[in-house]
Amino acid sequence: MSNAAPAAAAQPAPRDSQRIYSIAELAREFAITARTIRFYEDEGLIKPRRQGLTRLYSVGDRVRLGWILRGKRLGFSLAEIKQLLDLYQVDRTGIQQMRELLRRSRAHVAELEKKRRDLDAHIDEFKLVESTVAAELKQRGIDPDGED
Amino acid sequence: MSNAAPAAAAQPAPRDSQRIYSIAELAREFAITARTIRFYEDEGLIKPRRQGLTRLYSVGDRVRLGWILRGKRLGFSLAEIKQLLDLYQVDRTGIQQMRELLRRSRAHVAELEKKRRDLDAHIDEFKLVESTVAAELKQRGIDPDGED
DNA sequence: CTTGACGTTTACGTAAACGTCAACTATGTC
DNA sequence: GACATAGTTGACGTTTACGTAAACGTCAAG
Repeated sequence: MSNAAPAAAAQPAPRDSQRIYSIAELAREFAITARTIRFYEDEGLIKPRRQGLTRLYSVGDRVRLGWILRGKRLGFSLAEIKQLLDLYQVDRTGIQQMRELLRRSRAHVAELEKKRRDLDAHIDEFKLVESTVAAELKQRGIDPDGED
Repeated sequence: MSNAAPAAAAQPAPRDSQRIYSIAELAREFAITARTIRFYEDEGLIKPRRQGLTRLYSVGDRVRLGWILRGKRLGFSLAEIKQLLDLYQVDRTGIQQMRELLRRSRAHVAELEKKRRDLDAHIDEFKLVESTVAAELKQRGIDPDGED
């Protein structure tokens, strides 16, 4: 690792909000492939600027991508994630639109909180396994973390 | 439904732990199709008893199925769920086995807790949207939950 | 000026998780 | 005995979320 800091690491953050990312940069950062990012674009999840054909990603695009991936980790489909992203961009001037936004947001929070109950139950179960096994090992006078 | 209670329903829950479920019963209860349940069996996730060809599900099978579906809701693949289920059934007599179980269990809990942080962040964001929109509507003197 | 790294589009391939028949069996009912 | 009901096993179809390969453009370095 005796690398003379390459372009990415050389960046001492001049004006961070103006930064532009290449597709490869984002791919590396988020540990996904460029293909994946292009696919998300095909599906209408991100719309980077273009310089000719080349895609240029803004800080906002980067945040958006992170948001998408987090959604994925939580088990949402790309279609669902798209809907959620669209929620943010919906017209917030009209009263009906705002009420609708509020409704959907509440519904989504309810769904998420159900998911959290599932998750907590899951965690509790495995913690129980953990402590049970650890206790059993200790009772036998064995170091649970022994390397042997 | 004027059926003279068939075998299954004929048991008014004498000893609940002895109950047996048909595939259609479980499908209805969990709002999935029988095909899905059979598919899980093909994948080695459940192994119901058989009476001839017909599958008979025990209470344990039912619990197991619920566990599988919860895993799915949390975004795990069937392959991952299978591994987790196998964790429970692993031989817990050997010391190495117990240490391994402990390791895996801890790793999984760590993963789950990361997921929980993702989830909490997600929830917070949407709650923020919620309160922002609700406040905005109130400021305009509009009932956020108006039916109009 | 060739090489290499990076970018692009187009298009077909694939794994996961089922859905959807078709064709058959078993069992009880009219 | 005909029929309805519930189960079974293939086997092929479908959707999602990308992978992979072909074929090409662009630019800086050697």
